[in-house]
Amino acid sequence: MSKSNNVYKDAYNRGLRLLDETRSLPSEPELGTLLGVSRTTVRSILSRMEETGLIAWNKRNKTVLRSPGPEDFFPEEETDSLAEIIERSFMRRLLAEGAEAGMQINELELAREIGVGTTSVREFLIRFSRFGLIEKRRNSHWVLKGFTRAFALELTEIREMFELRSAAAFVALPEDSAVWVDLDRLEVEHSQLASEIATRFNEFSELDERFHRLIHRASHNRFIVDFYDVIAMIFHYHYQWNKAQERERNEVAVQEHLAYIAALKSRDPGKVDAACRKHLKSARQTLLSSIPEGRQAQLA
Amino acid sequence: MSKSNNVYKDAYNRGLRLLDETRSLPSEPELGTLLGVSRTTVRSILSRMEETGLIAWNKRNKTVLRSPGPEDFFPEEETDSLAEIIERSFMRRLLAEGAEAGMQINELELAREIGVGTTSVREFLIRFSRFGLIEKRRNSHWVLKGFTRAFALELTEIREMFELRSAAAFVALPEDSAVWVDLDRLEVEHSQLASEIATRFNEFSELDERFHRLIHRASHNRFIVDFYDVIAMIFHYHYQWNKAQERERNEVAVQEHLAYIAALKSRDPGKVDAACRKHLKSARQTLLSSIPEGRQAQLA
DNA sequence: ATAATGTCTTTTATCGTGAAAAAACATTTT
DNA sequence: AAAATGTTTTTTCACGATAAAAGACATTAT
Repeated sequence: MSKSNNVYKDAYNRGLRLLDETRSLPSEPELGTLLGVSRTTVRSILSRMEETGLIAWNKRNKTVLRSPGPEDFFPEEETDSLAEIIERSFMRRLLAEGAEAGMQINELELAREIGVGTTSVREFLIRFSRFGLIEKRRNSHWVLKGFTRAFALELTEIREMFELRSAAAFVALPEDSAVWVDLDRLEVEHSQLASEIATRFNEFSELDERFHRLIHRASHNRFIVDFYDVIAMIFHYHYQWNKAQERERNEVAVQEHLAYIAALKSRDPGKVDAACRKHLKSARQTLLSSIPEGRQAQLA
Repeated sequence: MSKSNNVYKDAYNRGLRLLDETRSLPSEPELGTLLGVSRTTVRSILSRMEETGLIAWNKRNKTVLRSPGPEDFFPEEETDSLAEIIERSFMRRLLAEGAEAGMQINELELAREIGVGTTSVREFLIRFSRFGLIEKRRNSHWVLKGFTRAFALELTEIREMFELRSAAAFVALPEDSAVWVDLDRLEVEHSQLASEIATRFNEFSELDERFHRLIHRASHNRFIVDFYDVIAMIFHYHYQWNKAQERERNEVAVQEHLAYIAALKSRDPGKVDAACRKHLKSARQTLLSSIPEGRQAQLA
C-alpha cells in the first residue's frame, strides 16, 4: 500500500473552503503556502476540482464555478496521517481498563491491531518515548511505565519549574515586544470566553494551550518550549478521558488565567510569581484528582 | 542484508574474557544474564566456542580447553550496533567543517553515505531529535539547528536548574540510603584519579558522567534523569572534538567534584548549593569557550 | 520439583521497493 | 526579468519480506 495520500485529501478539503470566499483562486505557489503543501499537491487538488466541476482551470485562470457541497469533501478519517491514527489507537489502549504499568508492548501486535506496518509503529513508539510513559529494553520489547500518580507528579514538577522561569522572563521582555500584543489578544479571548462560559467551556482547552505556549516561548529555551509538547499531549488525552466537572474546572481556570494575565501586564515579578503559582497549583490538583488512588500502579 | 549479528559478536567477545577466569562455564541462563543476551544467543556463542576448540561442550558440561588469543575475537567494528554506526557518522559530519545551521538533512543521502537503509537513518533522526540539534519540517526534510552558542546556553540553563534541584534532593535523602555508599565509592575514585591526574586525566569523562548521574537520580524525576542523556551526549562528542587543555580542565573539575562531594556529605544545603554552582559555572565556561565566537551561527 | 537443556515460535531489526509528495529544472506568460 | 505554469527528478513515507535475537514450550537431568 506504500503511502496514503492523506496530505492531498486534507489539503483538498481545506482548499474547498477557499472556494466560498473568492471568485477565482490565486497562483499555484500561493495556494501552496496557504495550504502548507507543495505545488505538486496543489496541482493534484486543482485537477480534481476541475474534474468535479468546481472550477474551470486554464493556466493562470482558476474560476470558481460552484460552491462545494458536503459530498465534495473527502471523509474526515481519510485525512488523518498514519502517525495520528497510531497515536489515537495507542492512547485508547492506554486509557482503557487493564493497561497496567510494567506491561510489555508488542510492536507486531500493535501494528496488526491497527492495520499498519511495523515500521510506522516503531517510529511512533520512538517518538512517543520522550513523553516518559514507555521505555525500551535493549533489543527487545517496550515496557509501559504507566500513567501513574508518580508520573503526574514528575511532570508537574518540571512544568512548574519551567513555567515560573518563563513567566519571570516574560515580564522582563521589552515594552515593544510582540508578545504584549499577543497577550492583549489572549486577554480579550479569555474575557469573551468567561462571559459565555456556560455554553463554550469546551473551547477552553485550546485557549489554555495557546496561552501557556506564549509564556513558555518567552524563556527562549528550546528545551522548555519543547517540554510543553509533553504537557499538551497529556492534557489533551486527559481531558478527553476525564470530563467530570469540566465546566467548573474550566471556569476556575479562565479566571486564574485572567488574574495571571493581569499580573503579567503589571510587570511586577512578585505578582506574576503569585498568580502563576496559584494557577499551577490548581492545575496540578486537577490532574492528580483524576488519577484514582486505588489505581496508582495502573495505567488509568 | 536484513540484520547484522553484532549482538552475537559483541557478546561472544565479552564471553571470551570469561574463559580466562574459570575452568568451566556456568549454565546457559546464567551466561545469558551475565552477557545480557537471550539463551538463543548464548547457544550460538557456545557452539562457536566449541567449533574453535575453546571449550568442550556436552550438555551441562562446558570445560575450558584453552585461553583465547587475539585471533579468536571478532573485530571491534563488527560489534557495533547500527544505531552506534549511524550516530558516529552523523556526529562526524556535524562536527566537520561546513555544517552550518539551517542546512537541510537528507535521509536518503545520509543512508547512502553510511551504507545503510533509510529506515535506520529515519529512526536515528527521530531518536536524535530530542537533543534539540535538529528539527523536522512537516512531511519534508530535517533541518540542522546547529551546535551554536545559543544551544550551549539553553542546554546549560536547564542543566543548572536540574542539577541544583537534584543536589538539594540528594542531601535530603535518609542516612541509610544506598546513595551514600555510592558517593563514598565515587569519592575514593576521585581521590585516586586526582593523585594520578598527570597520566590518567582522560579517565575523568567517564567518572564525571557517573557522578552527575548519581546526583540527578536523587531527583526521582524521570524527566530530569532522562535529560542527562542530552548533556552526556553533548559532552561526549564535545570532548572528543576539543582536546585543548584537557588535562588542566579535568584537573580543575576533579577538585571541584571533591569539594562538591564534601559538601554533599556535610548535608548542609547552603554548602551544597555553593559547591554545585561553582562547578556548574566552570563547566559552562568550558563548553562555551569551545564554541568560537566567529562561528556562532555555524555548526562547529 | 527445580533447573537445566533441546526445540519451536514469535518478535525485533533492517532492507529493498513503490507510491505520494516535495523539490528542482525548463518553459512560458505577463 | 519576475513570476507563473509545465515537466522531471529526488526524497519521504510506508509496506512486506527475511535473518537475528528473544521468548515460549517440551523434555531431560539433578
